Amino acid sequence: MRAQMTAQILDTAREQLAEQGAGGLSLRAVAREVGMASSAIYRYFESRDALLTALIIDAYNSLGEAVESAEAVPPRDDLLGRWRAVACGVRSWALENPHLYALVYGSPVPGYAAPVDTVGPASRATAVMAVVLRDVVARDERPEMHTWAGSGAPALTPSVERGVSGLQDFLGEEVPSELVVRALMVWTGVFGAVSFELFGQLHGTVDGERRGEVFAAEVDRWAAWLGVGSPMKP
Amino acid sequence: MRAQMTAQILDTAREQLAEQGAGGLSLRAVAREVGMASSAIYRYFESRDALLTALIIDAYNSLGEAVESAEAVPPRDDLLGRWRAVACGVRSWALENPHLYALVYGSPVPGYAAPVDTVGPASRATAVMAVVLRDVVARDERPEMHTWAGSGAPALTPSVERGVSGLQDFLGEEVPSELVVRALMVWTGVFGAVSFELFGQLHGTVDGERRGEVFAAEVDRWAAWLGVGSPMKP
DNA sequence: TGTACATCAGTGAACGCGCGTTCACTGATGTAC
DNA sequence: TGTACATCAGTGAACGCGCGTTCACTGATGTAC
Repeated sequence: MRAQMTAQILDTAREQLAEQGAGGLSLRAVAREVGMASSAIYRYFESRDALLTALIIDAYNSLGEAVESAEAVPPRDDLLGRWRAVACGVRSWALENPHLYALVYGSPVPGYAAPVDTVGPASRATAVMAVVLRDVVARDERPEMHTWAGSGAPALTPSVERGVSGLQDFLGEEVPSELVVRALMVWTGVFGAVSFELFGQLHGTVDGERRGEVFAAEVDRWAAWLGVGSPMKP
Repeated sequence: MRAQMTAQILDTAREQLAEQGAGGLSLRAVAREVGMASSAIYRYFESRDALLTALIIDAYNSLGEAVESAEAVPPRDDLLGRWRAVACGVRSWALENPHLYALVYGSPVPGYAAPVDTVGPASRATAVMAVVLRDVVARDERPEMHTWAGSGAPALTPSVERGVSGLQDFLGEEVPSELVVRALMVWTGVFGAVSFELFGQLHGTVDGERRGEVFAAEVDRWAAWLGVGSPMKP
């Protein structure tokens, strides 16, 4: 079966990735591991870059799936629970698949430009976050409490609002722009925290044994700041 | 002069890095560019890894210097200005030196373990942030307003407090632990935002032309959340 | 049922390439007497 | 002032290696008649 062979090649390539990083991914090594001639790989993938693209799409889908299924567990009206599931889902997946995480969220592979096929899968995890956020806005019983203007920071200028219009469209127009910016900050914060942990930047700063707990405390603070589970503090 | 030759090798290696990424850094290519035999590099660096280490230390120092001098510009009592200088200093340096940024904050180079010499320079930028934060705490005229307990999130458990004790020591014991955690979140948030921008994760989300403004809006929100420039909102 | 042909997964040799590192060496410079 | 020697930056050939990709090929399988 053709699909099965393709899957085996991808699996082997993933193992390779774990050992060598994205730059060190080698068709010949994969072929060796699979037990074929190196030229046979070309029956399944047009080139090394095509294999890399398949791995990237795979990684995004794997993360997306993990986050989707984690978010599906808590009851629909437990918004805080759902948010925690999303954020911790990202981190757990990253810890389980550090090489895949590095592949898609680490430094870009030099000389490789991601083709268009990757953008769909790339936004899968973000889409889950978006759904939770829309529910936060929709189920907010006291919207009059939320002017979303008083962050203690100057209000957003029209230019900044236009700057995040891509994300605004993605989240839905019912989400106030102040919340759009906060969502952006929180989302980049989650990945920043995971990257720091995975890429060794927390050494000497956060105890290795307690990183899960510290991350959970961060997640709760992001939640409060977004008004997830309780009205947002202006 | 020996030092001058060493500097020229490092400069060339930096250019190489920009074109090929950390994995593609090649002693032979550097030697070719410098106009020497490849073996001559070994008069200056013990091995490829030693050259990489020198580049990493260099990168950290360059970032540290940039942030230090940016932070030195505003008057000492303009805490908001100083914080903005720090955060925007990180971003500006990263945009000017994307390859160096990727080298130190991107995916770890496979098979390379950073030696101890890198940890000092690595914390230079963080130290500037720490000084600003200490001043925020020290110059707070109404400390009674800041219980730092009410984040809208559950209070920190002793275990989490112990988890961040490394950072607590770095910041100073006068900084309340709630603020320590927030500082961690903001600091990882800054690097998360810069990484997303530099590594192409903002595509379709934040308009390329307005990323500076959007980042500045984020910086002001982090400031408010840390209580920089105005008392923290509980 | 049997024959002719097309398909296509997989082979293995070859191409031309670049890599890190070692080693015996050259030749200029500076120092000691 | 002149000679002998040590130092050391830099050379160039060589080692053994792995890489992506191409190409003519083999041989099994399935299909058409």
